[in-house]
Amino acid sequence: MVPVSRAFFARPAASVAQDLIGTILLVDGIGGLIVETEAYDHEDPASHSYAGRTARNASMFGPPGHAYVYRSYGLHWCLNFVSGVEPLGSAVLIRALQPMIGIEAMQLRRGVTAPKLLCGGPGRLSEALGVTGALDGHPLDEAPFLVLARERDVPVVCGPRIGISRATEMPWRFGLQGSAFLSRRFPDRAVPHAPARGRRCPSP
DNA sequence: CCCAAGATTGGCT
DNA sequence: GCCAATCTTGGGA
Repeated sequence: MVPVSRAFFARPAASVAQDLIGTILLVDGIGGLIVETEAYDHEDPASHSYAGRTARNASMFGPPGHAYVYRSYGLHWCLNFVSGVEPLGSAVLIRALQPMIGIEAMQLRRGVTAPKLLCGGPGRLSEALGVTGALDGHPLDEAPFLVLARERDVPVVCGPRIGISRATEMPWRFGLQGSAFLSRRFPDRAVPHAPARGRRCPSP
């Protein structure tokens, strides 16, 4: 398997989010298959970058291919991959993994054993992989990160994003169709979606 | 300065 | 299904 290039992230966030489904994310050798992502960009009222650059979101305005890690509700860490092209301010939130490598370590960090509860949700995923604010701004092609490109296309669905109150109509949540490791099910309306060369997810 | 809201989660009714 | 935990940010007084 081949690591993804930095150029992979220098595209619109929704494209990156879609193409990340089925790739493998490891942090210090622990991780699994990315099964759920969400895209955010600078024109998006739900995005941290919408109001411009602040101390918290500075990484979103840095070069693509780096991590943006922020604290959610003062409690949980959430991992994003900085993406997009000028004028920047885009990122992809990694919402769920199918655990594959280092499951025992994840269980220890999480304090639970059920596989679906290890990495099903952005806060859980960060805890299981040991991601904290210390990794904010860190390059994704350098240790401890390893992002491995998928070798085959996978069936992807898209739908509305979760946990936001603005721009809820934008279908910028992507998931591995049929995966048992999603943080939540997609609505039945969710559009089956061909990755890579397939059609784009409908824009608002 | 004060305060409400938030890209969440886990526990309890 | 409802709510608390916990703290940064942004908007209003």
